[in-house]
Amino acid sequence: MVQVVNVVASGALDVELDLEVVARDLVDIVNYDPELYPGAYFRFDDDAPLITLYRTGKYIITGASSEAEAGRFRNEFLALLNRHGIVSDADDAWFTVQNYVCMANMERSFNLSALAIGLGLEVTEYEPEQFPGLVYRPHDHACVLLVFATGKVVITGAPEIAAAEAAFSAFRESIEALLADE
DNA sequence: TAACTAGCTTCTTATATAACAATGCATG
DNA sequence: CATGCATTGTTATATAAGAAGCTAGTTA
Repeated sequence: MVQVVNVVASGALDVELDLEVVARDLVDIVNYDPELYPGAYFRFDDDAPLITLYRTGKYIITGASSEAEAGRFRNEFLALLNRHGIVSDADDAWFTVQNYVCMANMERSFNLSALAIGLGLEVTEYEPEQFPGLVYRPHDHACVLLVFATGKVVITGAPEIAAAEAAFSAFRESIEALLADE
């Protein structure tokens, strides 16, 4: 099974915002430095997900560990903007999860050089001097898998959890097929 | 020369390596 | 008291995605 460790979602509010004003009204939770980056950062707690709001009303949520958590923070974010008269309920346009970052464990170790050949050099990248993980981009899946010698796997780029699970299942079957060949 | 495109900035998260800095402790 | 080794800690490396804005390069 794959475990979700990070969710990236984005949404839009149908209003143009003056981020200088928003940052001034919500000093305690907003961090805005237009010289550094055009987005205003909202953080409700030290280890809570980060919400980045833009001038156009679009925003992104990063660091949630489930879709439900991303949704809860979105609600809290909208309620806060409502209370301060920055937006109204009618301004809420859309909201979608864009990327699930998941973790899985094969419970066995790998020789990554051999694995790169087994999976196919055209779908793998393995340069241990640059990065210790093997990058696997299967043709039939939208996800990218990072495979480590310890057997741990990171699956990223999935727009839905099911896509990450399917990619991991397929990876597992490829491993079994490779073992059967020997 | 204008318009367009591409690539970088910011952030999050798991994963694992090396290289580095800084500190702790022991021995000469 | 100073030097050496060990341990701990931080940073870099790579992956995906969204967003706006800047720059650099290409093309008409």
